[in-house]
Amino acid sequence: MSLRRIASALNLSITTISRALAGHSDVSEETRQKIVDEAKRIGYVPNEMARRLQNGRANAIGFVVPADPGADASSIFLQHIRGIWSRLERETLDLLVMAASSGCDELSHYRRLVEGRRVDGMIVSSPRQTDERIDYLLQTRFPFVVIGHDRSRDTAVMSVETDFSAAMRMAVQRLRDFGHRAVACVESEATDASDDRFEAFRAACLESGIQGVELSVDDTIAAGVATTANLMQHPVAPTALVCKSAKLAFDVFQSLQSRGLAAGRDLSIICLEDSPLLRACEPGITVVSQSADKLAYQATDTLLQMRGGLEPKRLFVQPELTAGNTDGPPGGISSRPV
Amino acid sequence: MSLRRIASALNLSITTISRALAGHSDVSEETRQKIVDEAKRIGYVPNEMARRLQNGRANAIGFVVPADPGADASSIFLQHIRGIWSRLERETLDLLVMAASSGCDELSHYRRLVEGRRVDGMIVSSPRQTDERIDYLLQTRFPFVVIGHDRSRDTAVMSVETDFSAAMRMAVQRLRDFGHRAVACVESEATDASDDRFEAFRAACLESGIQGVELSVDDTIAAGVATTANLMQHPVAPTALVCKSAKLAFDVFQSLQSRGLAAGRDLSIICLEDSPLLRACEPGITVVSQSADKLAYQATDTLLQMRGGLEPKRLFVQPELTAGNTDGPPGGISSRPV
DNA sequence: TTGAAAGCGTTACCAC
DNA sequence: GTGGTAACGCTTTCAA
Repeated sequence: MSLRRIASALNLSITTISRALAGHSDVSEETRQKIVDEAKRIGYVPNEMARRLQNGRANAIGFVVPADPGADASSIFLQHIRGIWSRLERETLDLLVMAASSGCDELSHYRRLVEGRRVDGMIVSSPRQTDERIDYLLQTRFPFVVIGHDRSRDTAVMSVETDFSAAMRMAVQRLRDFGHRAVACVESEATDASDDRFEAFRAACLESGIQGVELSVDDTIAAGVATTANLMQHPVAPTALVCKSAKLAFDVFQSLQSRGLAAGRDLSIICLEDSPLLRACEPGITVVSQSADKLAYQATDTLLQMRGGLEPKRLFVQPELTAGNTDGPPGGISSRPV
Repeated sequence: MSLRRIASALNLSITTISRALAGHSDVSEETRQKIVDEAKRIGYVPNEMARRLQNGRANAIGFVVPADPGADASSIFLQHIRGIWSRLERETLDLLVMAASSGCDELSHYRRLVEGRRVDGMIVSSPRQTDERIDYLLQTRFPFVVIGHDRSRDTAVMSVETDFSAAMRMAVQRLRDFGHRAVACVESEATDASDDRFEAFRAACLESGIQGVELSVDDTIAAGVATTANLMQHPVAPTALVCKSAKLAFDVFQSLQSRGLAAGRDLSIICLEDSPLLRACEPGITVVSQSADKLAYQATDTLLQMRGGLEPKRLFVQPELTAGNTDGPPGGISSRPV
């Protein structure tokens, strides 16, 4: 209804209007100008649906946020959305978002997007050990990029992830430079049951000449309290703590406060995962990580490049330091009264 | 390419296939069954773009999340997205999400969605006093629903909001029932510069026979510290605090902890805004509010009803109590050592 | 440099 | 009950 309108107003063919507006070279400068003017005058905006039907692309990519409530204290997915969008907006592509609980219906949501050709590609966040979503996408040969890493399929999937070993090295070195000699690293048992969970930590300690203490806590109950208690009675008496997850760092931070201890003074804390949760804290928690939105931006950029055929590979993004006030020269948590 | 495929496989017309699959009554049961079977066999999924072009609807609604970083410690927008989606999924409608900073380009993003007919309606969150987005949508007569309230246009826009007065009453009554006699209410100066900011609080206090203390703090600097200090030296010595925003409640909570005081024991805290931030706290903060996802669900439902022509009005949702551990019998913050 | 026509996959309006 | 035909608004191929 709209190209036609310009066409009849100017006594030109629809074809010419289309080509002029698309910037093709085979339109005389004079008519092109007339067309552009008229289009602007009537406020022409092309009908996306017609365009999409015609060239068989959805001009959109999909993103699924987990719907499990409570799982999002870190609100990392909102940052993902921002990151994806910031790459998408220059291309005039749309971002379709769905929410799905990891249960039964999640896969059917993926099918709907993929098979209904509603999106041209997908961004998948927080992969799980055995991930039916990824299996499905691989099997249908649909373009997608994973944010974060999926151990089980090293080569087959395209992924964008923070260089975790580098982050660990940066954190441990920073603590060493502050004067710490013994550093603990904590992670929740549930998150990641692999064998080499502390591998990067060990390597970093070795490199920095630091004595490393490995802690594993159950995520379901008060993880922060458990960690703090563990540290206070630990024979090695670590003066600093590296947390793998934001929630864990936050919990420990709170647990310290409720004991009248202060992060940064009594115990240095560095977190390897970014989250608005940590920035809301007072004092701010030191983070060594790549921000979630940059990661998502990178993933989206990679997805767009995949149109030109790109071999799947793991893409490592270097972490950055966001200095807070929770790390500094060693204090000593176990020397304090409880 | 696909209806056609079924048609030629069964030696029927495309029309019949379409009607059979759409569930029209004018297809014989026998052929309908054959068609459905064949469709299932080849895994037929209709092409959404063709469908949308045909019936002139986008089958999608739009939502814009603010891109201003840091503004989202509460991650309320993710909950909005979940709420919107939970209403949308049964209808097989899509959710388009954009991120925009409240600056220059925000409006152009709205234009793109509306004028490119990419969405049939919009959900607008956190309206501002003078909101060009709302002006634009009103002026183009585009269907939209606002989550939260916009004072300046009481009648013209459809909005879904928590019944704030009711929430305030619930909070104050609850504190009175715990035995509190003097309660403070705090809000940040920036959020809402209207005259009747404490109106609901005053009414609730009057109703419950409580002495009310009104506090206003500057949001830009350590609001929690300021609030706590203010309370400790206040002549009335309130034993409980009602916070209008989640960030404020969180800040006060932290400020108490860092002084060795405990929310719930030394000072009762009730927050009137829900947020994952509050649930991450240990102990959990008591909230009287409607959850963000329910509000968004309601807004979406209303938006869908607007297709049937619905007069714009303010829709009030009743708040619910999420009991935490930050409120109880009066303790007394000012009687404690600093 | 321009235009006519076909086609993208679907639905709706008729006629049979 | 069923099938042809047009239409949704655009892009592309091929002729002129």
